[in-house]
Amino acid sequence: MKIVTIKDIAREVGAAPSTVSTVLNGKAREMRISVTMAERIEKAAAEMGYRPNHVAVSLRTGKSKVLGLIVEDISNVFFASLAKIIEEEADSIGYKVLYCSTENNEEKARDRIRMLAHHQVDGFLLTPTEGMKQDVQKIVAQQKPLVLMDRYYPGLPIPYVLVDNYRGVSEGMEHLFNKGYRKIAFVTNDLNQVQMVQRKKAYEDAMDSRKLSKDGLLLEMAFDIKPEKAVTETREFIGKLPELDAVFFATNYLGVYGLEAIKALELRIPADLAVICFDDNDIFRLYTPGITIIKQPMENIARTAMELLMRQFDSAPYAITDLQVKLPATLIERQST
Amino acid sequence: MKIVTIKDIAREVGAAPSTVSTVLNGKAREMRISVTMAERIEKAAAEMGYRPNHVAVSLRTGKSKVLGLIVEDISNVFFASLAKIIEEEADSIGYKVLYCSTENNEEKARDRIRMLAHHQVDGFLLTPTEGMKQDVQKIVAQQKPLVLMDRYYPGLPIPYVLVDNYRGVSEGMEHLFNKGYRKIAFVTNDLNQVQMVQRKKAYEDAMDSRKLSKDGLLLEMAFDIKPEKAVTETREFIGKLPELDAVFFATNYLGVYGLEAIKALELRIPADLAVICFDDNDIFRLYTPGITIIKQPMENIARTAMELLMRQFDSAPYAITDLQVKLPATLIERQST
DNA sequence: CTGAAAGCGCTTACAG
DNA sequence: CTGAAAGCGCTTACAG
Repeated sequence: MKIVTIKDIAREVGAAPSTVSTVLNGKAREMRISVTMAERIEKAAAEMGYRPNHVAVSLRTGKSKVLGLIVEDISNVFFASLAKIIEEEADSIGYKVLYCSTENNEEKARDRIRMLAHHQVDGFLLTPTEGMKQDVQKIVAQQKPLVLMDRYYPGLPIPYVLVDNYRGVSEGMEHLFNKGYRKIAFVTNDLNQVQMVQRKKAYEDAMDSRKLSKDGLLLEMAFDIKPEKAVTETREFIGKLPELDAVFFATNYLGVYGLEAIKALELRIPADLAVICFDDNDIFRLYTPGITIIKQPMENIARTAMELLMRQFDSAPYAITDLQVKLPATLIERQST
Repeated sequence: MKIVTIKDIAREVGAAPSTVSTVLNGKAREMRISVTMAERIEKAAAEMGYRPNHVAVSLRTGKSKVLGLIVEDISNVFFASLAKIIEEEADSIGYKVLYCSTENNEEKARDRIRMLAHHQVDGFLLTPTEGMKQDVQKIVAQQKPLVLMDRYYPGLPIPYVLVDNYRGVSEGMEHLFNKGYRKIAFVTNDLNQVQMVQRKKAYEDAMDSRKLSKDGLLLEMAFDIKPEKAVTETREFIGKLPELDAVFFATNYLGVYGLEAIKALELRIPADLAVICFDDNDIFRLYTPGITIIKQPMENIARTAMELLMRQFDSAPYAITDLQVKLPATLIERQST
């Protein structure tokens, strides 16, 4: 099975490689190649099983038609569903995507971003970490298209798309207040990521604005806590707060573990205890009908990210602020089945 | 920010591009380049911020150092965790990976496999569908390294790694028998994939060997069933079987939905009802202590797949049967906390 | 010990 | 309307 090249076809039909290239790129009309020649070339290419070597095209044109995706952990549903939609969108415009996970490991993150650059990706989609900041800025300075997702560097002129975390939590708190809840606990992790900081701030501001005490209502767990440990900690935490009206979980993950803890305390906790998580998934749907969810619009994030990337591919000028998007979260109140 | 090439470095230090290449590839000793020259080159490369253009290397060497990963749906935890480990393993030997989802869509699958070929991937890792068979065979015929995961084409000389589904279910059934259960139901989907067929066969053989009736004990649901519908169907199914001892779910997904149905029927069903799923995850851990799980060793599958791929990269000869691996599943009996 | 040359497969001005 | 030539950035025999 010899690999067929453009030269082979040229030899076969008695034309120059350049003519073959022109025809195979659909520029026959444009370049006014004779219809007979064009047809002979098309036919030969099909018969000989010609497959373009994309690497050669990349080297010559400087466009690899490959995007680089860097997330914290591709096996996490949040990022996996991002990856899914990004691949679909990329595919629809002829791009493929290389992915990497960083595990929140700064060194790894820097290495990955560089490897992707070596592979000449045409654009970057990433959930940044603090340690990537330098490299990200360098990429932007080089005019390489790039979009941050889920997180961002406040103040820097870098394109991003994320959910409006502050507003999402604010609306969630308002929702709980409207249901008459006042003693509301907040469970978060100890990661200092912007989005986590903003969620916490929104909770604090909401409580403050109603002049409600937050004393002892905040639980911060290690970001890499084991499920069993998370359940125990949450259980102890809730157990100490007998008058609790609601618990607001700042992440989906904590919510899942938190629910188990709440279940374990079922007898002690008022039936109208409410839980809000910053995500949605089958677990909530199936095991906690009635729960209130602040949902990140994943599809929307992914599609918007691709859109912002494409915008940078265009030569049309744009204002950086047009490339910084905060999407609203969706508040869903699940009904019991 | 001009892109620095090997030529620029050569000009800078007054050497030939070939010398620079040799040094930067760590072959200075081998080619007996003078230490002074080597050092000057290394220094200049670092100072000028030289980054190898991988596309050029690929074209020249014929090795892209990129693998192609095709799964049914990257957003599914099963495949996402495969993807995670594969990326880690690939990274450790200097490879990147391009991924695609097929959605079980044959046309899409064929398109993806071809696109990856155009991108000159050095090897393929994929969860095959029936419609990819032709393309897969062509790739193997071209001596391109390839490994099938999770599924395979029985009888064809193609490398694969998957869990021994028949044996896994057999052991699970044996486990249930040992607990004294006799009336055991089996819930599966209507997809005709090899692995599903084998799981069902193992269930049937187990029941037959004990001369137990399977009448009305088999539930086959549409593979793309909506969660709500799955719960309803499972509930009705179990509701009609009052003497039931256990339910064996053939997939993790069905298990999750099935558990909800079982919960809804809790009062009617004997306390020692057992459930076996062909997977493990946090949901089970948290919501169904005591459940018995037949776990697919994901890590092992992914690592083995990479190993089999590497084996093909080597020039050492191998027997095709060495590249066809069935891994044992792990039987886990979860304890209540 | 080091450099000049060819070539990977393609595309794109350029010349006729 | 079509072909010859240059070149993308690199590596690898080959020659000295």
